[in-house]
Amino acid sequence: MPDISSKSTITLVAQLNKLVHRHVSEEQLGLRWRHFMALSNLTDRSPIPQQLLCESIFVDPNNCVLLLNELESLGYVERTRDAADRRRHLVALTPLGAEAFARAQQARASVEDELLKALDPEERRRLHALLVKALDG
Amino acid sequence: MPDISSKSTITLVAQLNKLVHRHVSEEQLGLRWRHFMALSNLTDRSPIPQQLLCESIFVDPNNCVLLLNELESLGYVERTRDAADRRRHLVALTPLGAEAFARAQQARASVEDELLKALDPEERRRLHALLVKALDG
DNA sequence: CAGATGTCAGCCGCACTGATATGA
DNA sequence: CTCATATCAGTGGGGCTGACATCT
Repeated sequence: MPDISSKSTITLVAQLNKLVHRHVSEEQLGLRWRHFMALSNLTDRSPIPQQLLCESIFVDPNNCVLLLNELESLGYVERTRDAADRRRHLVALTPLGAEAFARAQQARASVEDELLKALDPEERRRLHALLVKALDG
Repeated sequence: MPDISSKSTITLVAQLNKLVHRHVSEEQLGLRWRHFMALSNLTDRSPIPQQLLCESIFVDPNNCVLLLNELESLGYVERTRDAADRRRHLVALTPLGAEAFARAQQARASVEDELLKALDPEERRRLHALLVKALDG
């Protein structure tokens, strides 16, 4: 097996992300991974302008429309016109969406525990902190 | 902006990976990101059984065939039958492939520096070490 | 024969570009 | 009229399943 430590950091991130996608099955989560990512952001802040939500989850605005169409048809979010600027849409998490997200969190924690099983709690905390700091920049 | 620190670690990994894909353009690298990933592994160990290479870069065997077709037509790798077991293929990095990878490393380093600009050298080293440890498990 | 490896065709989820409609 | 926002159609790369050929 090739020496993994010789790889660059962004290469390692890409590989770890592939493992995430392999392990996160829709049956376990109860919803798709992209939907989970969107609901995760809405849990922090709802309602939120549609454009801002797209930026938060790093989905381009065109694709974001389709994503929200899916979430809305599932009853997980609601889009309403912004009265102050009727071009804008406000996206709000519904109780049903909050429930779905809460249930999915269990599966998410399980997958995360499996993928990071080589790290002790302190190392996991540090990894999390470093990722947060990198993404804040 | 939603509080990023409330997100799970694998969510952060997925988001950082999206930024990687956005920043790593083919013009800068001189080759595609998937090709870069493959060459990265071949730099560590060449020649290598095709199946082992696929596992190393977390690409399923079917997709790996297409990837190697592309790399072979570019002249970056060579596939030869394994004399000991004629079902197997050995994949070897060519001098041309090594050159392309070396050139791409500059662009890769530039992108990595941009994405991790919020982290100091010591933090980057720790992030790298933690990712290595997680992926080894 | 069964089992392993590699190859290819096909489907599907996903990201982007371009064009259009509506409102500020 | 301009600019911004949202929407949708079309395109292309990427990941998977299934069928097939070759070899052990």
